[in-house]
Amino acid sequence: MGASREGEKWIDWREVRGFSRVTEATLAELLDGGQAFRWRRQGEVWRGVWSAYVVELNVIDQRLCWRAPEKTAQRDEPALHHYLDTTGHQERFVDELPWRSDPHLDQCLEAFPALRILRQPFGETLLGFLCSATKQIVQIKQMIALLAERHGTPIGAGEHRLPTWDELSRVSEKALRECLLGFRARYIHDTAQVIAEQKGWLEETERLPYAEAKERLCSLPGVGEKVADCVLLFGAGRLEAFPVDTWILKTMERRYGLTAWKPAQVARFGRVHFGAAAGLAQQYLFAWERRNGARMK
DNA sequence: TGACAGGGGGTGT
DNA sequence: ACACCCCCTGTC
Repeated sequence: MGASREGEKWIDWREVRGFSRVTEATLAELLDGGQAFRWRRQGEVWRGVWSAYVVELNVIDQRLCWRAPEKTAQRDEPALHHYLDTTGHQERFVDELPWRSDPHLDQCLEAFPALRILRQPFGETLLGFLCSATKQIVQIKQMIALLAERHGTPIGAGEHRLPTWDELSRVSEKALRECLLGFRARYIHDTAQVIAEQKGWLEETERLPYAEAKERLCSLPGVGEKVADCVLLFGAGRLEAFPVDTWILKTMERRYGLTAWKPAQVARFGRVHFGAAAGLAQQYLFAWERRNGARMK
């Protein structure tokens, strides 16, 4: 029986069903590859927080295993399966990707078996990607950690949940700035006012068809097309969303010869070439570049 | 070991 | 095209 640093009892490791062929490299990409910002390594083990859940993951004998505090484990298990989207439908989407005619995509799929898109809470995903402008993953994680510690409520195991948008609406822009947000503090502050003023805004937006949801997200201060697509992809399971940032521009130039294409053109290419799960394809492309691209210039 | 410059997964004007 | 902020990283 594992005891955490905080002295709480944790359950023994259990296998996560529906996640076969997981490697350490895939797990690192899944949890720390730019989808989520609240997973950190503690030795061999990954610890993550979303909503009020605290869970640890590890690859043991080539199987993905999880554990949680004894007190909450029963509640945490279905939440974890939802978060990891273990229903198997993403496997079918992967198979429908054009890997048969696209050798580069084929080698990406081979290199990171079982890489998937997470199903994160919508509001938390919005917060994460409002922090992401011109920031790299380590820095975003730092901002998010400070927001949680200073403005979120404790949830046990020494962790805090992220502040809700309602809670954020009552945090001053100055206090946000002190969480290393820089110019993003104003975006988050103003977005929080908009969301707090309109009850149910987030929930309704999440349920809308892709194009309408994206349009509504883009009406928020600090949210453009890229951030909106990230929120819909990583926070609402819209696998067709294809966020175009400087990395994907470089990748598409390097691997697909799209020299000097503009973001809107690359977005259209992505939708046409990769199809209904373009966002899933993109995650594989990124994983590949991180391992093999080093300096992409 | 410490200082310093350069640049960063975007948005709004 | 450029400002917005300021931390991280690499380098000397």
